[in-house]
Amino acid sequence: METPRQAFEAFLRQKHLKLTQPRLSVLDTALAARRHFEPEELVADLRAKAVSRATVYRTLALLLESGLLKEVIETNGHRIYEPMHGLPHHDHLVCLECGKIIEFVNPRIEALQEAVCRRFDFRIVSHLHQIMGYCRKCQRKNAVAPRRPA
Amino acid sequence: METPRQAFEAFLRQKHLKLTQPRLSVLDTALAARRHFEPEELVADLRAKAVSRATVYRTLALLLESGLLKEVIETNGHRIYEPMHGLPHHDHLVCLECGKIIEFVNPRIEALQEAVCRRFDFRIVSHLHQIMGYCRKCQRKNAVAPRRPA
DNA sequence: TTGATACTGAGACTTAGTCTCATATTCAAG
DNA sequence: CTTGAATATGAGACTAAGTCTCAGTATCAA
Ligand SMILES: [Mn+2]
Ligand SMILES: [Mn+2]
Ligand SMILES: [Zn+2]
Ligand SMILES: [Zn+2]
Repeated sequence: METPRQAFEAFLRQKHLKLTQPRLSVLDTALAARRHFEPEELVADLRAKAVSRATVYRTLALLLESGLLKEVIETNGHRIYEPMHGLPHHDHLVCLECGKIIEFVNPRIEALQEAVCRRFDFRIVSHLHQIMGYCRKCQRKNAVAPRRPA
Repeated sequence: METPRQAFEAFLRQKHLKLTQPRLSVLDTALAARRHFEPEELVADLRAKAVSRATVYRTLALLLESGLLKEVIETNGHRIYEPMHGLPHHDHLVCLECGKIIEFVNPRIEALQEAVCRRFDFRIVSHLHQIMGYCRKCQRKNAVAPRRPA
């Protein structure tokens, strides 16, 4: 099976792009990153390796295009990405209090979604399905009923 | 039945906030706006009425909190809102070419979603379900098969 | 080895949104 | 009505995320 590195090399070659040291640093850091991350975290991590913000974003775009990375959540103007080491597609529950992200897979939802698109003659490319609310732990912490102003 | 204006007045009063002229302008413009709009469009429309950007955003927050408006889409760092004149909940198909937005209602998806949350003991507050792709018209225009680089 | 091509970092720029603060409005009490 | 405490306002400074430009640098196919 193809490693991410090999996949990236193939992608670059096929587009006549060059395999540079900064690009490799971005690849490594992005794949090593914790499962869900924001671009600016990458920028921060890569400053240590002297990779500029511009190059981080430029490479991020390539990693998206090549499918090695996916944009999976948008909250409050923040985009969150995750590596796609051949992971199966999934969607997300996002805790509004602690930011915890729970992944779920639901083929029946996916199927219904496709049916909707068929009905509208819409050619689906991707989707974003995120559910916002409170995780178990955060429900506990705020256990009292929703308070109203005094 | 309560008009949006009445609902807003009640909301403000109940929070000891004042019913000001700028706030009314924002309310009117937001509700008159075309169905899906971005905050900056509102800002532009309201400059004519001498309402400042700051006030537009501040009022937008109030309209969200009071439920008169809802944030319904996030694409590419742009937030899109729509008025909720007691409209039923729905989700969106977004055309990547022309920006067209198609609304759909699917109770079975909603039900499955709730089941997922129950399984994870997650208290759902809201969700974002948007499907990106190409609308019928835009599929026609680019009728040739997905091209690969020469 | 080499030169055309592509890539780089620095930092200027953009865009969306937030914040501060001195002044202006609102509205409940009198 | 008047009045003044509470709240709201606009101007414009500020921030954060991201994009763009450009002069110098690295890559790689020949
Ligand atoms: Mn995930
Ligand atoms: Mn809608
Ligand atoms: Zn939580
Ligand atoms: Zn379209």
